[in-house]
Amino acid sequence: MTELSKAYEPHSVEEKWYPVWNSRGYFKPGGTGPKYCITIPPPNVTGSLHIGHALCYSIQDVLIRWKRMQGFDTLCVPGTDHAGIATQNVIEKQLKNEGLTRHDLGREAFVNRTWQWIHETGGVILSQLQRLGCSFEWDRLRFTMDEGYVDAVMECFVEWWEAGLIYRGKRVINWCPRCRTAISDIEVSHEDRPGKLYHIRYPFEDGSGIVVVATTRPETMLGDTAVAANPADPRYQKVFGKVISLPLVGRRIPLIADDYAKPEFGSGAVKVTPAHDVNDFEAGMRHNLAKIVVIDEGGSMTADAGERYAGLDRFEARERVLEDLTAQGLIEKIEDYTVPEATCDRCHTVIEPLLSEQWFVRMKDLAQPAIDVVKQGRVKFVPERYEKIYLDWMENIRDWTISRQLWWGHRIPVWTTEDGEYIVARSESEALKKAGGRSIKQDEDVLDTWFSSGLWPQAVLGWPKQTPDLERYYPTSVLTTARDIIYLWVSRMIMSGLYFMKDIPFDDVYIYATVLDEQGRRQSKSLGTGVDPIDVIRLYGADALRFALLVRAARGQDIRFAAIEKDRQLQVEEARNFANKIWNASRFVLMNLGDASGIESRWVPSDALADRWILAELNAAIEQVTSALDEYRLNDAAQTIYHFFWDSFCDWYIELTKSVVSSREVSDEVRAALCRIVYVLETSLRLLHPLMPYITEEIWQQLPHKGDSIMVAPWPQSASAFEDQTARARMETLIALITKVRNIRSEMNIPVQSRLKLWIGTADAESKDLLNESSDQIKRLARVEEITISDVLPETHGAARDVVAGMDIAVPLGGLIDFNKERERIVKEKTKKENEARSLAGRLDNISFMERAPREVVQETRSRHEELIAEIEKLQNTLVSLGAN
RNA sequence: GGGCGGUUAGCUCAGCGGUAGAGCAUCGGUCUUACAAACCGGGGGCCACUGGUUCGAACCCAGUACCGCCCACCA
Repeated sequence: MTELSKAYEPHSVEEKWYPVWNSRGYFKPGGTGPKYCITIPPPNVTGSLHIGHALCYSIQDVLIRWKRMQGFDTLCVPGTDHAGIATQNVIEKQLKNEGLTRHDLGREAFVNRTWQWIHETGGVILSQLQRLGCSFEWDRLRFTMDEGYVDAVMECFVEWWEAGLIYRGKRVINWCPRCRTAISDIEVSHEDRPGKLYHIRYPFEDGSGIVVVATTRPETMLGDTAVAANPADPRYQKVFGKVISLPLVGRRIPLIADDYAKPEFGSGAVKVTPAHDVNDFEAGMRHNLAKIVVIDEGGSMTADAGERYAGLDRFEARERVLEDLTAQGLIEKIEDYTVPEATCDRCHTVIEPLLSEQWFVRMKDLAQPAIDVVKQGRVKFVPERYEKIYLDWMENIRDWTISRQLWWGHRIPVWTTEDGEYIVARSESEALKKAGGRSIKQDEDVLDTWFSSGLWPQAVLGWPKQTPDLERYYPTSVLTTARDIIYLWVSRMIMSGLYFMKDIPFDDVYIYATVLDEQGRRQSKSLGTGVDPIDVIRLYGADALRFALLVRAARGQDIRFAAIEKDRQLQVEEARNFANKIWNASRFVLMNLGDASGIESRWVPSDALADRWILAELNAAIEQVTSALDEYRLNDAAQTIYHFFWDSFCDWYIELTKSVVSSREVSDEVRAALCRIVYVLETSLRLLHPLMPYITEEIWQQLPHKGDSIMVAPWPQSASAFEDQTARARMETLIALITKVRNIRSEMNIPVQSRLKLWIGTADAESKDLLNESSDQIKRLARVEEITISDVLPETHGAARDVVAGMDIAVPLGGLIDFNKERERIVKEKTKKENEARSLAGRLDNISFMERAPREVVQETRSRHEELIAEIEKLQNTLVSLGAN
């Protein structure tokens, strides 16, 4: 007798198996089949696992485990991202607590300290992934700033520079005054906030009148170098070219004509601040206007803003400007207005558009091939709708600001010579060589994090070196990622992959579900709405967490995963209960195996209905789970196996075979039954393993089988030979019959302990055959002591009667019968059938239906209707005889 | 301003042209020797709204409302 605890205890199991799997090298490539490779989206090295990660990496582990079992040569490369701004923020925060800034340390010490911190605590998220059960190849672990990765980044920069794809430019970019760095367009969030629209009077220098301009940002007027109106605007025809005296500043600025001013907005005149607005910058270029920077990199007013404002924070300056304008009577009016506001994705500080010199990547030529491969279907998005989102963005792509004014990251490999020439090189020594004796100085800035992560698939496989891994595993098979980084990351990998590898980086892009909180908002740590997956694992186990998430992971449909204690438990409890069910069903099988020899996991042929049926059900489950995984319908896979295991296997098959399987004496028949039940259980475990790796391994190890680990056991195969429509139909009848008897017992308040007699009337040979074959099972599952079968049900007195699957049934109750209750039950039953019959009759009376509906549908409707009519008649007769009593 | 999702039982969600489904919750009954984290049975839904297509619509089409995302330089 194998001793197993009554309930599944996940923790000891999880702790036991993960190290075993790892040390036996199961995570390494090795299958003899075709390759299947995933390079996981690298989480931030500073990060810890949140619920979205848990889903993302569970999905990838399911795929890799499944393909591994299918015999593919699988490789899943893990890694982390240096996450420039995020990591620098973490270290700066630490410094702040010590009363220091990074400038107190200096660049080198700051970078060293960051490295040290990463070495000490950077692996947190990796160990959390291991706890989740992820079967990743840890010996190939990569970091976006490790030695080889630096080579990849440098190679990319140099090659793109040499191809003319990288350039230096001065233009208005998005500047975050808190992070004190430039950021790219897609790192900016747009949000509409309630604000004001200020209408300001700008007087002409000659005193001949005023022009009213409207702005949401009055402080920028200090940097105005023109006012523009539409050339077609009749109101301004006579005043174009006149000079305005800029209030508060006194600068003489022209009134220019430019299409950019829309006549229908406000007065039709717009102030032009070329250094602090993208559109104004372009207008400034067209009209050759001065660009006066009045807000600095920290968000404070510069000296050029004038003595009265210099040094003020931009929002304080706004107040003072308004006060001063009001004092001078220059405010025409102030309206409530919805202001579109841009904020930094990282810290939510309001972005300052700022004239600044930065490095850019020219995107058009890189984008075209990346558009083509998606249009041609070589890279497929799942769900498909994301293809359009990707293409729309790619077709309107703008140049990419890649320089960041940070210290943590890949330093830009550009050196400037004393005479001002740019030298771009893969290393300092190469740069010195190229400089030919001139002194050189490296650019202070670092590259956007996404510049390096955009090289991920090829770089982790060894590029720029031509390694065997790169040769073997590029392109990878699938990228599983969140939809909010399609632009930031996915697009860049496709572009760089095509550029450097001349091939796509992955076949499929699976955009997985966003995990929302109970109010439908995205779960995020900063909002405090996150569920900590490690807490969930502690409470319920890794398998339960995985299953709870995966069973909800319809293709890209958002998942509402409540964060509040009570509801959260409900959602994971469902999965935990399932794990427990698996545990106990296995316990039942193992207890009955005992010491019996000659038992193996093997299908011993059998004619018995239950056996034929479960084999057919199992076969269907294999087919459905496999095709669901193939199409990234992980929820369908989870659901299918859940129902097969719980409903078909536990509730019916185990119950139907229990008497044989748990028989004391081990005959050949019992041995064969044990082999079959072990086979079904063991095959189910293999189907379940990718979803719930730990519990399936623990049980698998205790079953008779061949092999070392379920991880490397073969994936179950379906076979048409196991399909059995007859068995499925017969079983359906049997289930309906047993359920009906149980229903009568329950509705008539008959105690479970009391054994019933059951009379069945049917003239149908097929039904009789089924009843004879299954009588023992009916007796046990319906708790009946005696079954009497006849062609016609005799006149019964004091019996509960019903009809099911064409059979009349009666449960004699003797003096126990409550006639009112029985009448009630029959009427309820009859009404249900009458309603259905009425709707079918309506259809059959409809000439159009009869003429136009397909023949099979008409036939089906007719026979179902006839069946119902017969049943209703029988119920009616029962009622009449009841009435007589 | 464009675009994309969603709206089905109290809750979380499947179903996407031929009799409304699951899990949880709820109600009734069970400590029936694998499992009370379980077993057995029941109740509960004008499938957001309005039109249209169809013999037939939760499902297809058009529009409306609400919720949520994404994109966009209108001061």
